[in-house]
Amino acid sequence: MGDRAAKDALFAEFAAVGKALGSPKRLELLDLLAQGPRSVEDLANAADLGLSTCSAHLQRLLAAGLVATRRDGTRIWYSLAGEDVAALFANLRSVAQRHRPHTEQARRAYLGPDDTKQVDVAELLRWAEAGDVVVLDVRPAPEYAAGHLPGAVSIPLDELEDRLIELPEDREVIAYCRGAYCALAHDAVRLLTAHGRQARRATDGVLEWRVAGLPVQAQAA
Amino acid sequence: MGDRAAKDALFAEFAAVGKALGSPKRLELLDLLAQGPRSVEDLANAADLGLSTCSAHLQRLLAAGLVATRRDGTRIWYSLAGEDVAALFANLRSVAQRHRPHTEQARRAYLGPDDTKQVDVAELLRWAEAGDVVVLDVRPAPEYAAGHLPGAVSIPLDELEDRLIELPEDREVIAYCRGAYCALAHDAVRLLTAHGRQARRATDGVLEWRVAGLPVQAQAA
DNA sequence: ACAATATTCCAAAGAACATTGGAGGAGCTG
DNA sequence: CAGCTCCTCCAATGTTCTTTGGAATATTGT
Repeated sequence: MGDRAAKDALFAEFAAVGKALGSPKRLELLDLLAQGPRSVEDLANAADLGLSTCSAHLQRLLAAGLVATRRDGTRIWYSLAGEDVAALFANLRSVAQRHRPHTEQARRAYLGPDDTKQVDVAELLRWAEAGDVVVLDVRPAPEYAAGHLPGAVSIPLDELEDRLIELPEDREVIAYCRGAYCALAHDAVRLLTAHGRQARRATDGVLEWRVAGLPVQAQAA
Repeated sequence: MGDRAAKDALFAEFAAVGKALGSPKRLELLDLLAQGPRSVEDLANAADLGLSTCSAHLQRLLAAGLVATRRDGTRIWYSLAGEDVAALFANLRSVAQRHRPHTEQARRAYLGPDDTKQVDVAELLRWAEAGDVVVLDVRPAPEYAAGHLPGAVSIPLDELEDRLIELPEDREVIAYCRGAYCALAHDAVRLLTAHGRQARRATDGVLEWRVAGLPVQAQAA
C-alpha cells in the first residue's frame, strides 16, 4: 500500500483520460458525439479530418473509455460512453472559459458579435408552454432526430432561408443548437432578424441541457 | 463567423486545458494543490519529481490557467486557480473510475484491500455533532492548517502510532484524508484497528468536500 | 555589493503523438 | 465468391512533450 509504483499506476489511469482530452480535434469529435451517435466517415467530414486521422482519434477516445462503438452492418457508430463524459467535457470548457482569457476572444471570433438577444432554458420552457414562442432547432436533421427539446421544430440552418414560410410570423422564434459554443443558433437569429422576424437564441444548447438532466426527446427510429 | 480557423482556435483553447490534464505527474500536482498552496520544492518532493521537472510541469499548469502563483519572499506558492479546477479534476477521476476497468484495479493496488469500514460525510457529521465519534485528520500538518473539517483533530499518519494516547479509547475514530484515492485514511484505520481501536474511514476526503461546497475550516495563519 | 535560497530558463536527447496514403479486414449484396 | 463500402492497421514523417543538469534570475539577509 502507498508505494510509488502503485500510485503512479493509478494516476496514469487518470492521465489516460486527460490525454484523450488533450487534442482540439478529439474535443471536436466529443462535441459532435454529444449530439448523438455518428459514423466514422460522417465525423471525419464534420470535423474536417482525413478518414484515417479521424479513425485514429476515435481509437484513442475508445481506448480512454470516453466513447463506445456499435456495429451496424458495414458501418460503425460511435457514441459517448455516458452522460458523465458529456459533463466532463462541459466542465472542461467552462474551466477554459473562466481561467483562460483567450477563450472568450476565440469564442467571439467564432460566434460573431454578441448582437443577438438570448434567453436561458428555464424561461424558454415557460414561454414555450404558454405558447408565446416557437422553439426552433437549427442543428442538422440527424442530430434533431437523435434527441431534441420536446415541442421543438426542426429546420437546419442551411435550409432556414428557404423554409421561412413554415414559421408563424406573429410569434417570436427561439433558436437553439448544440451548445454554448455552437455558431448555428447565433447565425440563425441573425438570419431571422434580417428577415424582419422577432428572434432570440437560447444561451445554452443540447449539450448543457443533457448534462443538466433536462428531458431530451429522441425521435422514434 | 463559423469558419474553420476560428473554430479550430476555439477548440485549441479547450484543448490547452485538456493537455494540461494529460500527464500523471501534473495530475498528482493538482491533487496535492487541492489540499492547499505549496511551494515548488515542496511539491517536487511530495510528487517524487526533480526540481526543474516539477517547475516545468507547474509552468504548464500555469499556462493552462489551472493554477495561480503568489510570491512570498524568495519562495513561490502555487495554488489551484479555483474551486472549478478541483471539480474538473474530481470529475476526471470519476470518469476514469467509471469507464476504465483498470482504474479500479490500480485503486485497489494502491489503497490496499477494502478491509476497512467506511462512512459517508453526511453520517460522519451527524455522529460528530452527537459527540459519538472523534473525527481525525491524518494528512500532513500543513494540509490540516490550510483547511479541514470543523472539529477535526489533526494527527498526521506518520505520527499516529506515537500519539495514540491523544485519542479517547471509548469513542470510535473516523479518519479522513485527501480524497477518495488517498491512502492515508486507509492506512490509519488499519493501524488503529491493529491497536484494538474502533475505527473507520470517511469514503471521501477534503477534495470531494470542497467540491461539494462543504464548510472547510482554515486555520488562522 | 555578496552570498544564500528558491525558482525559472536553456539545450539536448529520447519518447510519444499526429498526420498521410495505402494496404488489409469485415461485412453486405448480387 | 466478386465487388462494394466502411473502417482499421501500418509505416514513415515531422512535431511536440518529458526529463536532465547546469546556467541564469529574483529576492533576502549580511
